[in-house]
Amino acid sequence: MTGPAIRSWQAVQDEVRRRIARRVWKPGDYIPHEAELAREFGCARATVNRALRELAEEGLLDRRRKAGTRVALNPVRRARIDIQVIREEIEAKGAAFRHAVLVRELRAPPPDIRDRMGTGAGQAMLHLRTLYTADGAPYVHEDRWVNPEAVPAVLDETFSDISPNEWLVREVPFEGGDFTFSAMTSTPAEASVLSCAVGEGLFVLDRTTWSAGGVITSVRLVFHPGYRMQTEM
Amino acid sequence: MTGPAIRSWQAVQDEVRRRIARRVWKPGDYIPHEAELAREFGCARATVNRALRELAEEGLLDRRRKAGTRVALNPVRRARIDIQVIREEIEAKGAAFRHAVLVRELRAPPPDIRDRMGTGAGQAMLHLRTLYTADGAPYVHEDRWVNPEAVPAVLDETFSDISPNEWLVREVPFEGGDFTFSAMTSTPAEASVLSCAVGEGLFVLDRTTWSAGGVITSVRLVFHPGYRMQTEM
DNA sequence: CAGTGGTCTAGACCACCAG
DNA sequence: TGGTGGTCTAGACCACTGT
Repeated sequence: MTGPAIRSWQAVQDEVRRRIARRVWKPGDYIPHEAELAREFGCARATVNRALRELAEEGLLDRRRKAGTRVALNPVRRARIDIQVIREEIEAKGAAFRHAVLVRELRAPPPDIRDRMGTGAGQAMLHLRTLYTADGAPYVHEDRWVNPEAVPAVLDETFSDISPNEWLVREVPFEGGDFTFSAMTSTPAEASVLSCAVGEGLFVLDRTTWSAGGVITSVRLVFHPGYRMQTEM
Repeated sequence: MTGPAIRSWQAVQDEVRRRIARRVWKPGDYIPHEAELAREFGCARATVNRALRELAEEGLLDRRRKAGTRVALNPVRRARIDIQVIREEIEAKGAAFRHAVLVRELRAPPPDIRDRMGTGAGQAMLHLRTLYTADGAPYVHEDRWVNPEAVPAVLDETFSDISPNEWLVREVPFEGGDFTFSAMTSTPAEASVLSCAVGEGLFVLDRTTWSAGGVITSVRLVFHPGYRMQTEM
């Protein structure tokens, strides 16, 4: 232990980050093993472990049993994106939230939706198209398919008071999902719903969620022009 | 302890997830405190703590000292996006990677870039425009500004053998950054570089990174039409 | 096989904050 | 001010994997 003790896991993490940033430990280098760092810092190995484990999860370190810990060569940076309920996202900007259900029908989905949900060909789903507005301006257009086998109660809901987005988050527990971010060129139909020009670039989020009971819902959100999704690291 | 012991933190986490999914614990409910869960599961409190801490980080639980732990009402879902070096992203798809530097000049950046980087008006930066291709097809167009004060070595690099993206990741340690995902409509200039039609929706990633030494670089990546960024939860 | 990280434990003290 | 989560410790055993 050369300097003052570094006893909290955050202090350890900061110190390790600093050494990597200052090239004391260079990309590809092995760093001392946990027990040795614990001795140097004057703390328990568990403390070092927690600090290093999180750095490994961030992609800054590569850790392998027996081999040891090394500074990652090409660090994979992990951006975390918080996806909250649309109403809260809009209200957080200080705007007035409203939603309007444009389409509500029970029918068999097109093939691409069947693919994504992994459901049978003839199976009917609840199809909902909803426009969410911020201070009256179109914010996002939601095109959603809900599996009534996984969520029978959805058939009794009119979604006049609560949006499909919020109702599902509140009422239906889900265990997993996948997200795809992309861009699309606005079609005349999208342009009309979002009150924008045809041929504008629009930000798109596709999401499919499931639980133990099977696939719950598959949804495409098409955002208004200029929408940005931000995150920090 | 009613059933068999649940001794690993993952088993504890799974069990808690199950109880939330099955509505044993409903949104808004307080769940038993750590010590009680440890007794029920037959494990140490630290084990329960690790399981619950991660669930709280995911946004599934709300934890506060003294108040206790409750199931989140409107869970904020966190999608994690891995941002790797472009070369690796392309080679992971089994395609051949190449890059070509289109522009390399030292000059003062436009106001919007100055804003993002928080640098002075007259300060010159290295401006680089680079096209990355996969099997010869345009993949992403990178428009980058590098701060030579933070990275003096950048002025000696021609980027013929290694791309600006990879060089910076390898050579320059950075401590933080922010990301913005959005969509744009392809201008004639972008369309020409990316070999796509004018007016197509394109996926855009803006990133600014810094370290203790100050702002390092600000970059805009404009991806080819049809690009998707995926993640799972 | 042996060295390293991964995890668990029992206990302790501290920090925060709702009542 | 007491109850709860947040953290640290010293030690132990296990799991994986390079050699």
